[in-house]
Amino acid sequence: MNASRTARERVRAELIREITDIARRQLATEGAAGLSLRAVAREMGMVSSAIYRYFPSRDDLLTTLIIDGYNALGEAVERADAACARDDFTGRWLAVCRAVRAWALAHPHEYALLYGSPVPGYAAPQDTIAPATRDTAVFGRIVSDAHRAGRLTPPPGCPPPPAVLSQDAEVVRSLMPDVPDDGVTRAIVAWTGLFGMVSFELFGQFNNTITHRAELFDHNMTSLGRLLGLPG
Amino acid sequence: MNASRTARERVRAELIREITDIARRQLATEGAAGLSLRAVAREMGMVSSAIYRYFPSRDDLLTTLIIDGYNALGEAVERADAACARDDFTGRWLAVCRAVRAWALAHPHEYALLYGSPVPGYAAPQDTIAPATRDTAVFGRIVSDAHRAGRLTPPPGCPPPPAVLSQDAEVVRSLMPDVPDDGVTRAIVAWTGLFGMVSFELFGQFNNTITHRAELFDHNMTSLGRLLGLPG
DNA sequence: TGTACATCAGTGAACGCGCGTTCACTGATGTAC
DNA sequence: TGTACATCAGTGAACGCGCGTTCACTGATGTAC
Repeated sequence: MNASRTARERVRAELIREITDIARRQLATEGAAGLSLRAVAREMGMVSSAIYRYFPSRDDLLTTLIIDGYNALGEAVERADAACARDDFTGRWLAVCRAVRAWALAHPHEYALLYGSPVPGYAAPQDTIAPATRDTAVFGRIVSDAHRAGRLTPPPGCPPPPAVLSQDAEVVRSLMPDVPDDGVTRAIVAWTGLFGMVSFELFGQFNNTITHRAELFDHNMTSLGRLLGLPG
Repeated sequence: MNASRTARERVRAELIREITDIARRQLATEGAAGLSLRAVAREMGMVSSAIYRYFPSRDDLLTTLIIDGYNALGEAVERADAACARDDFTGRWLAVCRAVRAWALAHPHEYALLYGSPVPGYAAPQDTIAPATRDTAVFGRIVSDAHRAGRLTPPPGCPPPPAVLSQDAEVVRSLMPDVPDDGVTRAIVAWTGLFGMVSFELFGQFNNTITHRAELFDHNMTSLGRLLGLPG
């Protein structure tokens, strides 16, 4: 029967979800290196070998967590962007920045998994590439929209982009169609600047130093927005 | 006798150095989580418990590596800065950027230890704070020197710094005396932007995307230098 | 200068722990006639 | 509708591994008289 077949499949899907939820929670407390199939099984009330019915190996579980993480961050960024007026490019940029920071602060270990040091001995498979660009795609759309609306004006005195860039950065370029080379490079500055700031805050570089982090963050992102060429 | 006493001490110091060297090499291949006293002892040709004559615990060894790392990076940055004409502020900034990137590429795992995700279960003790600011101190001096020479001119349209900053960021501020608030915030943008760029490159965000990394890096650091207010 | 004693480096065995993964198995759930 | 068979989930034991840390010990190196 079809209904009962999906019944079994539904239980299976639910268990997979439960496993990843527990794994995510363990990630949050122990970090990626401390994620263990045995601990997950223990918390599930299962024997450790039972997990292998659902994930062929620890690395596969980790891959799932990474993909889920990219998607969660990407979705948060998409939502933040969608809540802004389409032609408020500066507002959209700031909203995206804040969404990244908020998500990172709420899920520090997941953020570390995506943007921190690589997990030793783990090589990310191809499946992670597409979700990894989900947040960047939103950013690229903002830049592209602003440029097409004629609102992306390079600040005076900007250095010309390196000549080699024209054959480089195809992925980035494809995310922001029509944007000229100098816009692409400034976008990369802004984007890496955003993550530099978030990583500094999350990884402890601001400890004992900066306390008004939200304010400084907003200010710095605004500065980067100006450098990018968005209207003040 | 005094000479023989120092003889024993000299052997001891040499062994400590040998242990940290091996540990550093293991860090380079396994990452921080994979650093193990037993493996170090094995490579030393010692029994594992013998290490405890030199380091009271694994965390202590890790702390030593972190401090050494900060000092090595700091020294590289100091050397790069010292090789420039004192009044070539833009050149000094770029030299510092390149030194950070070069050191990070040469010592990826050590860089990850300093600026990547925190090692789970490890809390950095007070001793790491001073060496951690060594590179930043060089940068602060450049900014301060440029400002005192009247060569730190904010680009037009820069947003005013948040009011709360005046009571914040004491450590950062103390590294760049006399620099006004808006200069301090722009310095933070530039500094976090530098590490954001290096981390993206090192942690794999540029994989399958950007190939001419040195060129793009130089360009982006130049842009950040302009944003900071350094002369073009 | 020689001897008794204290200090220190390194040994080897052990404790207790956790891990990923495999494998033969028991039962339950679904499928086909 | 009922029965024979196939699929699948979960069990329990085991393999082989590595880890940090402790502890009583042997010898060698230094120190004090």
